[in-house]
Amino acid sequence: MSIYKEKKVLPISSVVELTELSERQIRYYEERNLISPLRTSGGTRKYSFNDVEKLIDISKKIKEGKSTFSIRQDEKIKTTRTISDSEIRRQMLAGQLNVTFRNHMKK
Amino acid sequence: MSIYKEKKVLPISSVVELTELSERQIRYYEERNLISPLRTSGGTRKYSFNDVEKLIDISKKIKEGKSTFSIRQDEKIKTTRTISDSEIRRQMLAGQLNVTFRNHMKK
DNA sequence: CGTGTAAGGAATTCTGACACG
DNA sequence: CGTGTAAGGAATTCTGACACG
Repeated sequence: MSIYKEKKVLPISSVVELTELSERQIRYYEERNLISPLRTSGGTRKYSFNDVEKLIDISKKIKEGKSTFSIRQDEKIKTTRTISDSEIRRQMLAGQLNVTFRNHMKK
Repeated sequence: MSIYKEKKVLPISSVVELTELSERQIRYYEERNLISPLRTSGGTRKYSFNDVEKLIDISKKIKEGKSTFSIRQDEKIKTTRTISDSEIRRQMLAGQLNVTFRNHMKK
């Protein structure tokens, strides 16, 4: 069933049909790192149904006035939120949270 | 979920990848009425995941030595079997089973 | 920033035919 | 019958750019 959802097999024309977005919009959202279609050896893009769902979601947010940048940020937060406490500790030790901490300390 | 399975959105290249059949084979099975992809205004074929499953099934039967004709017949029987008694009665009244009956009567 | 469009080229797909068996 | 292949053309997709705002 959902083995299909992740398969990168749809040409951009089918995605246009399914999302009601233009090719330009679809390629632009990719440029802004909101989706990542697969490329064939010839350079043709192939999308998954999951990409289609993401695009429909992106489309709604854009209509609500959100920027592609903020949409991208929201994505990152969702991903970040799922990391465990131990992972957070590891990242702190790795110095990746230092900047944030320093800014907080500076009052 | 399974709304995707019926959507005719896959280009033949993706079907080749998913079924491991050649374009020639896929088009030939269509010629033998085993599958019916959709055609875009430009003439390009678009398949569904359901078509892909059918093709994998067809492929297995061919390997078992079955002919495209017999595979087509099996399909028809499956379809016929699912009609209800009332539908059979309706078809009899409509004269669609007359030929079959006449042949039986002729002993 | 987000999207439309014209431009030219490259990749993809299509059909009809010949071949083999 | 089922499948491979070379051939030529048509449809599809791609990139980079200019435009508007």
